Amino acid sequence: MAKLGVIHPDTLRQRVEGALRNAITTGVYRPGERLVERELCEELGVSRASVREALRKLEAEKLVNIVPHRGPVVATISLEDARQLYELRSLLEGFAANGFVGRASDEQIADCEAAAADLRRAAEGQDQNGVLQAKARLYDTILGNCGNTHVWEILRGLHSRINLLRATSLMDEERLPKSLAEIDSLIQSFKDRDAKKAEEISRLHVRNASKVAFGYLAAQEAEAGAAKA
Amino acid sequence: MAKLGVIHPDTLRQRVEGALRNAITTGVYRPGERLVERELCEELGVSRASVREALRKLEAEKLVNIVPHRGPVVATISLEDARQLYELRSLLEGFAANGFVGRASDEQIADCEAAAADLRRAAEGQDQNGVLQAKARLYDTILGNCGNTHVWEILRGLHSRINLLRATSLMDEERLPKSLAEIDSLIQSFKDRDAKKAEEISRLHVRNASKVAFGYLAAQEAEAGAAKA
DNA sequence: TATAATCATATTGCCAGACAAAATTGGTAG
DNA sequence: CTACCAATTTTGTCTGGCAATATGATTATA
Repeated sequence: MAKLGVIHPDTLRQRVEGALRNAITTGVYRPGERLVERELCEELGVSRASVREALRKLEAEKLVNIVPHRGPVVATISLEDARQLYELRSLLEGFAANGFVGRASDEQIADCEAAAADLRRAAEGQDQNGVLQAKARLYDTILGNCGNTHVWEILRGLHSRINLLRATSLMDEERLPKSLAEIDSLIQSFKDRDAKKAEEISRLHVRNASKVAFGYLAAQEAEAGAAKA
Repeated sequence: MAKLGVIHPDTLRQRVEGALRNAITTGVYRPGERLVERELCEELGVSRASVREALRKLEAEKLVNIVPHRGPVVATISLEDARQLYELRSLLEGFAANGFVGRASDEQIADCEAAAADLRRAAEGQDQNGVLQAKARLYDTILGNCGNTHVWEILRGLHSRINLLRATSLMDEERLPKSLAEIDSLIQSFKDRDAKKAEEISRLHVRNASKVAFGYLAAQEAEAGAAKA
């Protein structure tokens, strides 16, 4: 099963799009920040046309808001938005897990188990990068075999928007032990071929993550409030 | 509750985007059809830049596929895609109905009831347009008050893609009686404040619609096969 | 002083035209 | 009928420009 991911985006606008998306999701451009077309052009060494086309894509993904005659701004996420996004994510990840259990091969489940093991190892070894990689592998395996391609794409969008909150990376570390336990029981439900349980655990997993995230967000806001006062 | 919908999209590209989206969803441009930039420019009387920006948006919505160096093509939907889209729609509409029951005011529920009554009246009077309008009102009321704005948007996208199948309009008429009954019981579940049941009915409703749609699609395909032979 | 009107500047929205690179088409030779 | 090649079409990208709008500063006014 050779999985050829996205190779070279061969058009310039695709690379621009990728560069901007990357800059936004990694926090180079911060939520609320204004993106001036000219500056982006210089920064990237491309024409306005290319930048503008790329921006339309990001607008559609809701990573940037474009107000007519005022230009693009990196999207901001309100607490209510965050709540809703996590809610949806929970629903869809549960759905995906359920679908996965219903049609995964034993090998695919073994794959998940291996990824989970890698994850634990990386976590114990403080290998931040390894953690991310293992997580991605697990995630890909589940979503790629849940029987519904479109869920994947929607979830990708949800993730990138949730990431705008920037509460997740900090969060991850603290939550890791609990997170690992949850993943173990998820894998167990896979092995038991218990779809309903897999769904439940997935949903719970997301909900727990969201709780921690909201904790950070609240703290963040309190801080901001204190700074102002 | 003044609901100011989208007024006049005040930028040209937004109007172009709307015009193209409209042309695609109403079947002026058919799935698989190639869209040549020049022709679109002439047709719409705008520059290539505007057309291209609009196309990026539609690409993101997956109403058109853009293959590098080959240009935009109206998206086609495979049977498998259709299955998955309906599956998702079922999940999300169920979720929305559940959310609605959980937080709707009595008035909003009464609104639904009124819309359903209008729907029945229009159906009995063969008022095709009235049917669509009442349906839209019902739909808007539920989704607009389900507690999750993002579901709305995702469903909008799913609908427009499913509409590419063009099996729905034909379908609607035949299925109307059954559909009406389903909607009645949905409303009843609202009045009973039975969220779980509302969710179930919604999901079932979509699943039933999908079955009929697939019937048409199969027939369509058989026809195409016969024509080829 | 606070507010309102006015003007200068920055930025977006949109266009025309141009050209290289890639794809499509049509024809020709094998 | 296939394979290759030339002619044409179409996309990808850039440059430069101009009008309309928003932003910010300045001045006038209450």
